Formats: sequence, structure tokens, C-alpha cells
Amino acid sequence: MAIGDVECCECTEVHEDKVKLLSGQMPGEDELCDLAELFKVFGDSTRIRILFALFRSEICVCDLAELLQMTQSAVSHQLRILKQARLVKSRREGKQVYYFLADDHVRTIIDQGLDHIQE
Amino acid sequence: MAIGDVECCECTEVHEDKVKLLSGQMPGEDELCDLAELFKVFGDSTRIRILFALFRSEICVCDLAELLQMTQSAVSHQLRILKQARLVKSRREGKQVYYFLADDHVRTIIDQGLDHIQE
DNA sequence: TAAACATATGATTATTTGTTCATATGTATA
DNA sequence: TATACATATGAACAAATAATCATATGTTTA
Repeated sequence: MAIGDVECCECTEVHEDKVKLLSGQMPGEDELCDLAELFKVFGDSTRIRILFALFRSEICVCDLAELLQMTQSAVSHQLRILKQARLVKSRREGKQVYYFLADDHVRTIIDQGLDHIQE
Repeated sequence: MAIGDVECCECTEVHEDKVKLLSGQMPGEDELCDLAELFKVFGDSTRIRILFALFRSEICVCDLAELLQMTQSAVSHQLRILKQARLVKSRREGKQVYYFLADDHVRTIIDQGLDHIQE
């Protein structure tokens, strides 16, 4: 179907009013994309494992690599993504950099996710 | 580094005890993957838009396509993913199939996500 | 039962993304 | 200041994935 053809089928008029109403209530494009980007960050088991580790305490990069049995580089790349999403923060102590959870949203979101899959 | 080389660097012994402790507390592989898979489903703006629409009321596939200005096929593919993740359910009414939210975890998770990005 | 409508789905393609490798940056210490 | 250590990052490659197209399935009605 060509772009610009509004209807995907013939049933458009069935709930035209409902669609119009909903259309006005949808969040803006920016907000939707930001939200999807945020959840994308949770959508990788390496990053989930990092977040679980940080539930207990802050931890430095090489300990994380050891814990997850991954290269320092791979862990560092993922930490960068977590940091850009403001899910973790870091502090330097000498040669080492310690990462920790940025706030409690992380716990809540993961807890809700656990609730869901355990149902 | 070859697989089997445990250390990524020389600092392993610095927090060896911490790593061991954490290692015993990490969730199982299955749980971690299920969780990541779940959040992957939230990590797409099309699916987020579908979920937002379902916040208001159940809605049929072609109305969703109209609302999102997408093809029926694309919407249907995404609904399948949402359904496999048990985030939505459906019921047939005549020729049309209505989708609706499976439970309240969806709202909670998205609300927490919104909280986070709006900070 | 045939035709029209609504939805589902397999195959293909373009894009995104996680890991690896090599290397750069930053910090401490001899 | 030279060296070693800890972390960060760019490029490349393989794997995952969202939209499209064509078509199949399921339902209603003439």
C-alpha cells in the first residue's frame, strides 16, 4: 500500500471516533522514542546481569568482567550504554572506576519484570 | 584473550571475595534471559505505542493500524510478539480480533520508565 | 458456496546491535 | 619520567530484528 493511504482495510469507519480520540491522547514522538530507548537498555542479558550485580554494591570494571566471565572491553562497552541511559553512575578511585546504580527506578523496573515472568 | 582465562586483568585478587559472593547471588541463566527477552519487547517504539493505545481500551487490529499509520501486517507482527510475551491477550468478535492488556505489570513498568526519562 | 473482509504469517531485506580486536587515555608507582 | 595497570573507545563482523510483500487462514454475508 502506498504511503498516504490512510486506511489499511475497509473497517476504518467502524471505530473512527475511537481512533480519533486515541490519536489525541497518544504521547509525543520524542517521549515514545525515549521510552523505547530506555527499555532497549534493559533488553540485553549482559546489561541485566550488570544491574543485578550492582543491586548488591558498587563494583569496579575488572571485577565485573571477572564475575560475568567477559572481557573488560565488552563490559566497558555495556557500562557506557547503561551510563548514557542514566541507569548507572561511576566514580574513580585511583586506577579503578567503580560503577553503581543511579537511582531506584532500576530496581522497580526489574522487580516488575521479574513479577511478570514468574507468574 | 582465550576462553578459559579467568582474569581480564591483574586486579582479580583485589576483590576476589566480593566477586565470589556476588557470583553465588546472581539469578540463574534462564531467569536472566527471560527478563532480557521481556524488556526487549518494550524496547521498540511501535510496540510501546500499541501498549499506550491499549491503556485506554481494547482495540482491533485495523483500528490500531489506522491509529499508528502503519500497515496491518506490521501491526499484526508486533501484536504477535506482545502476545508471546503475555503482555496482551486477544478475543475474536466476528471478523475482527480485539487486543487488550494482559495485566497491570505493563502499566507499572511503563510508568516507571516514564518516571525515569522525565527526571 | 463464492466472494469480500479481517487477520496471521513466511520469506526477504535493510538496519541495529553485541562482541572482539587493537589501541588510546588516564592513573599510580618504581 | 618511564613503566605497568585499569579503563575507554573506534572499527569490523556476525547475529538479531522490524518493516515489507505476497499469500494463507478464518469469518461473514450475499
